Amino acid sequence: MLFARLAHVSQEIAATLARSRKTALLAELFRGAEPADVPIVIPYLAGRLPQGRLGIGWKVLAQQIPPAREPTLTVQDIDTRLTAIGAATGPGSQTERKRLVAELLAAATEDEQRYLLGLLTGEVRQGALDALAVEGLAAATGAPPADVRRAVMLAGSLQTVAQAILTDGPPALERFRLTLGRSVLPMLAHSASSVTEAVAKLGTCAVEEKLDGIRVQLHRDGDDVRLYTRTLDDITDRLPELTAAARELAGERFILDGEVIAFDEDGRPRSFQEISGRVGSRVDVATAAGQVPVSPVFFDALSVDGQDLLDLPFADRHTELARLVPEPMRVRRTVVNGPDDLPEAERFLSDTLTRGHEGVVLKALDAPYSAGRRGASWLKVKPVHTLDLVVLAAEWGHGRRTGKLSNLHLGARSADGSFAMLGKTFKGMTDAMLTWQTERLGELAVEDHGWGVTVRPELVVEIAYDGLQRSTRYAAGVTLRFARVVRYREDKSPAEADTVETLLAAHPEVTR
DNA sequence: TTCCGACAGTGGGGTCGCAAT
DNA sequence: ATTGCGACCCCACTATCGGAA
Repeated sequence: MLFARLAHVSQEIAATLARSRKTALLAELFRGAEPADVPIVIPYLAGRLPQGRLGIGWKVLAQQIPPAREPTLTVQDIDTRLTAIGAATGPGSQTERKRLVAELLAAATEDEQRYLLGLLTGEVRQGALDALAVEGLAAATGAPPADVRRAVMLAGSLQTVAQAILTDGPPALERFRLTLGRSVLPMLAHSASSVTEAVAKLGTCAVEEKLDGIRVQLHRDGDDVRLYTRTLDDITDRLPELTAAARELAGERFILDGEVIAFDEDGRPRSFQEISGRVGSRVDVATAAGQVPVSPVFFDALSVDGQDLLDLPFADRHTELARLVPEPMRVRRTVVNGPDDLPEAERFLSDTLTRGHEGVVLKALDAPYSAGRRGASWLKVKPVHTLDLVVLAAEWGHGRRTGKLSNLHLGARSADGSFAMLGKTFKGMTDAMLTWQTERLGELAVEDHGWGVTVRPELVVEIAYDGLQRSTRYAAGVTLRFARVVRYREDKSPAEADTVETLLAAHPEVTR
């Protein structure tokens, strides 16, 4: 198949609003794909590369290459070349990758170049990714979408399922079962603004600690232990403590879901930054493990002794978990019986925060494990802090925000009357706010930099954030975690904005 | 008819490892 | 030895479509 055909369909999908029509376009293409093209075409149309990331970013792609006149590249050509690019490592590899990318772009037409750049940066912006590719696959083969979706979650891979179903038809879906050693997409949680709101939605539910670490899925099959992250990267070798812990447990064959965290000498949980650094260390694991030993804390069991627990109610899965995993290695929890039990839920949240953790997750006791989905049956609640900060600059947006000032640079007052930048945010704005702030900041602009404008520090904005973290990027030495706009405060002057001093005082643990 | 679940898009900061300087 | 880039951790929020209620 010619790559140009994919580029064309992708453009058509991008130009279509109705999801049903996008699905139909995908299905039509899938039906016509040669078997050999399938493992390439499916990920491309889901906006990804079959090779995963190739070590190519904006820097390599910044080069302007004159496009080819006529489309000649097949999807196989593209795949072969990209594989070669990904294989380049060692000294000189960056130059080599850049050369190979230039060569590839030169062979592509303008439309093909645009699509290729989208694939390489992971920003195809066609309004259809994995979920619609699944719908399209179902439509192309006549299989029920829910069955295809489930197979993808269990396989942890869209193209594996696509290949099977396009070759052998819908019965092939039965081959995808929960298997020890094969990672499953983890279940995710929605946010709720309070414990009250969450309990009102869930009724009787478990309230569990939310730990600020790295999500892990642990598989043990006899002596073989495997460990996966949220995106199913295999990190077994980086955390030997987890393999040891898995072998201590009473069972031989199981899949557990949990979080990896670390504690300091006083038994307080270490910061996310420290845990992240530990889990990211893969060269000298022994030294890293000596400095920041980690502990697993499990909260769910997906499989025990060869029995698939995914469809069991959470209450039953937890019973299995408790049989297998001793209490210190399980997440702390309490169970509340609906709104009458709110005080217990609030007490548990308050206790959890006192012990230095992030918040709580409330889980419906009757819900199955919805692999890969952000189910409504898990609701996380974290305390939110707010500040009044001053806009120092704003960057031009991309995609649907093109032409709008989008990403705000945020400053707090310093003792000397100047403003110290604490970070940026593009979150929380409605379209109306984007329009308004583009105009207002335009009036306040003192200099246009191309990337955006710096402004007179006069506009006050209320910012919500989850906490402070250490920073080497910003002069104050700290930055806001997950900053987002709540509302503009035109009633406030910059002199009334919060100060760096009060901010640091509010989070003493960060600079201690 | 209205409501709400699921998706895609729009980017944030930190950390590590590696290649280039 | 230092710097810059890319991958991958953590993530919040809004707009939109289309099925559920």
